[in-house]
Amino acid sequence: MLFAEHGFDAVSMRDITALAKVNLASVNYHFGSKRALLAEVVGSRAHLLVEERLRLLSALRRDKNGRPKLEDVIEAFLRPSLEMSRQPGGADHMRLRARLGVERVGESKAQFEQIFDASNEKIIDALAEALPDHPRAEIYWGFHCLLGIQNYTMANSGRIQHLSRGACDPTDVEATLARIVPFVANGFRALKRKRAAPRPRR
Amino acid sequence: MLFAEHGFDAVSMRDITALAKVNLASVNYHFGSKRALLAEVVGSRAHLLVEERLRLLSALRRDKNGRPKLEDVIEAFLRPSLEMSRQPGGADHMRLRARLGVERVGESKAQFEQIFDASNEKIIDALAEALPDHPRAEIYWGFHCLLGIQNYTMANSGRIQHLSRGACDPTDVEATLARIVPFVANGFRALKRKRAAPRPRR
DNA sequence: GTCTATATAAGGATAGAC
DNA sequence: GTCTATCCTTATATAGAC
Repeated sequence: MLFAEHGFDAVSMRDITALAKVNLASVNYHFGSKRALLAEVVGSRAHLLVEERLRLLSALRRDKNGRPKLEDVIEAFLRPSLEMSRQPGGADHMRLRARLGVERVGESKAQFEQIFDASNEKIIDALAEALPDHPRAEIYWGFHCLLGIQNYTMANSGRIQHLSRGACDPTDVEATLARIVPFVANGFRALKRKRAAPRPRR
Repeated sequence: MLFAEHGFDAVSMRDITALAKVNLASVNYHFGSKRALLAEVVGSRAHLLVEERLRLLSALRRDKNGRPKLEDVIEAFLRPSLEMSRQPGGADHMRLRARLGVERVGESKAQFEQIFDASNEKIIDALAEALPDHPRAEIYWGFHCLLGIQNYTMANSGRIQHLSRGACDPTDVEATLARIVPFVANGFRALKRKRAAPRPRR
């Protein structure tokens, strides 16, 4: 479909169809409802993303112990997300996904779980391989941080461009990877052993 | 106001007023519009958050060179956010803010800039003090990552609870700080010098 | 299959009684 | 100041002609 270019939620079907120059009724004819359209357009792209991640994962270089390099695993996770934002319509798709990822309502949640769970578990396994001395729980904590950074970057709120007066631009894929990958890798390494909880301050 | 307990956007004023047991018309009488209500309820709490951050910032311990410890700065930024989620209605407020932070529309953006810009710049200055050898731009990149982790934690998407089968719970404030603070601190330390951009893979 | 016209519902805001 | 009743707009979805 031509108008699969779009990815909006807070936007009406009238906006979508006007921009895509298709008739309002044809959407319901083909998809049945707005939510179904959303699921279709989000899902189709998300599947491509997952495939690319799995491809990069399976191509990971291994050291003599058969372990992947931590940085490579993180890049395999992040690069497909960030590169998708460069494709036509991709930036909107990413922003939409970042927003839907926050929703508590189960509608798109179930869809995301179905699409992403399997590959996310593979990523987590690869992270655990790269960090053989880390407790599994700490891998999850690190992955939580990685998800947060990924989502915020995809959302492109413009906040850091504003604060840095343009010195820092998260829409530049290579510049972003060059910072986030080492940041996250080093962050993971800090989780090797549980730290004592910081003392509450009064 | 009693119904300042809530923090919703995708929710109607009828829902809000029904839950708060106040009359629908009284909201417009007191606030003028739904957006004004949103701005008021979000803003009042956000100001408290900023005040608490500034309080912690000004109380930072300093080493003999007058530099704060990196971990302390990060905690001064994060702790007020996370602790607010334990107050009544605070979790909803946090989730709402996480959502609004993603919106591109300038309406709440301008408000957030007005509320948060000054204290964020102070945090960034403190980070730069704690990391005297880092280029300023790299401090911004690290702050971007910190913002992302904070937002995602506040949003409480439930994703990591699901993936970890409950082993990891970001609503536990102390457990979360015990992971995020060292993760972010070590992440910042990885940004000391610019890395070469990772080679694109095909 | 694609269009116009419309049914139906929901939400924000307000008028006006009390 | 607070309530009820209502206006007006907008949105999804569909019926039915072509």
